[in-house]
Parts: sequence; C-alpha cells; structure tokens
Amino acid sequence: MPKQGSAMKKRAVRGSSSGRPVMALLDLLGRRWSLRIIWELRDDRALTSRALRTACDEASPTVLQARLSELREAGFVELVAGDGYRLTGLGKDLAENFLPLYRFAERWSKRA
Amino acid sequence: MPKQGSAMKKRAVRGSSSGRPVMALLDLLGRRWSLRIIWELRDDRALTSRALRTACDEASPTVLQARLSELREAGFVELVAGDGYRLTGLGKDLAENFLPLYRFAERWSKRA
DNA sequence: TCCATTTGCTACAATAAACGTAGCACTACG
DNA sequence: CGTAGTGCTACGTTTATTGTAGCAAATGGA
Repeated sequence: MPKQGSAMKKRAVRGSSSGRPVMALLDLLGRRWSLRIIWELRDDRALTSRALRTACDEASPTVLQARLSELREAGFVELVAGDGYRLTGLGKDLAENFLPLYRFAERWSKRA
Repeated sequence: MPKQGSAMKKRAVRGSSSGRPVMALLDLLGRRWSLRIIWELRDDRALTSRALRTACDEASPTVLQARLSELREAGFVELVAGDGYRLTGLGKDLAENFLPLYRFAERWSKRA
C-alpha cells in the first residue's frame, strides 16, 4: 500500500473543502472503527496492533491499519516502540469529548 | 408511511451483543453520515429530506434515508409533518456531546 | 546458533456498503 | 389541469470493508 505523503493526500477528508475543520473531523470520525479505536485507547491505554484488533471484535487488520494510519496522520494516535498504539495529547483531548458518551449510552439503553 | 417494523431486521447494531450500550452507540454513530446528520440538525434545526441532503454535500438519498431510519429508530431523530427532520429530546442530549467538537476541530486545524 | 513468538503491516479475493441517477406516490398550491 | 414540493425507493456502478493468509523484522529462549 502506498504511503500517504503529507497531510491527507490520498483522499481529501469529506467536507474539508468547505473550509470548516469540523467537517473534516466528522468525516474522519465517521469512518468505520475510528470512534471505536479512540474509545479502546481511552484513559492512556496502550495496545499493540493485535490487542487492538482483539478489542475491536476481531475487525480485519486491513481496515484497522487504514484507520490507524489516518488517525496517526491526523495526530490523534501514535505508535510507541515496544509499547503499541496510544493516544497523543491531542488524541486524549479528543477522547475527552467522548467520555460523556458512555453515560449517555447507558441512559439511551434504558429509554422507552 | 415508514414501515419500521421490517426495516430493522437487517442487522443488530455492532457491539450490542456485548451488552455494552456504548458499543452499540459507537457502531451507530460510526456509520457514514450519522455524525454529520446529527451535526446538521443541531440547535433545534429542522430540515426537510432534501435540505438535509444539500447540507450533507449532496450525499445520495439512499444512504441518507437509511441513516435517518436508523436514527429515528434509535430515537435520536423524528420526522415532523410539514416541518422536516429534527432531533428529539434524546437526540439533542446526544448532540450536546458533540458541540465541544467544533471548538476542538478549530484547535486541531491549527496544529503543528 | 536455531527455533518459536510476536510485532507492525500487507495481498488478495469476496462481500457489504455507499454512490449517483432516476423516478415513484403523495400533497399543496396556482 | 400543471407545476413543484415532500418523503422515499430501485437499481446499476463504484468504493469500502471483510476474512484469510502471509510477509519481514525484532525478541527471547534453548
């Protein structure tokens, strides 16, 4: 698979052309397993690629690697040698926005 | 009239089998255009199906209708006659979790 | 040293999802 | 009547994801 050069070259993130960063973010996070990966790495967890795969219901390594590449390029995830994947400072910042989701999901599951 | 009865036999939300509601929520929100739809309906906006389509970069009506059906079934979105689609109370509650994303995205776009 | 694991990562064919265009039935105007 | 709006769907094409298999490099014994 070809390496993507600098920032988001192989495919412009949807909505990025509008000049609204939130659109590019929503596009990136709206791809499969993106939210899940960030979720599994929350709270400063570090997971190897295979541990991450196990955590993500044995999702195919193809798409996981694709998402990890995108998330690394976006600056949300980094690969630390001998330690595995983990959120960057920016990634942790992003994950903060999703912690309330857990409580919301609990409430949601008990809805009428 | 939407026949939501048979519409949902297609697939259980990923992760719902794990008994963790947040997984089902991440699955639903991780599908294409889900986050975007919620975003476009934020702040009590009501959009017709075509206005929503325009807002979502002319995404195909096929997938938009699919997402709207899922979001309606999940109780996040409702269709009000003569008014269009809008977030339910639960949907607004969910959208609250994403409002900080806008500011985060701005910060993100200015990253090194 | 040789062997066995584990790491991150990729190839490739098959499947599922999304796209794009067109069009339906219905309603509300004039 | 005709025109235009609504929500929504069919269908063929393109794209994304899946599942299985496997690679080279690094690690740690025996």
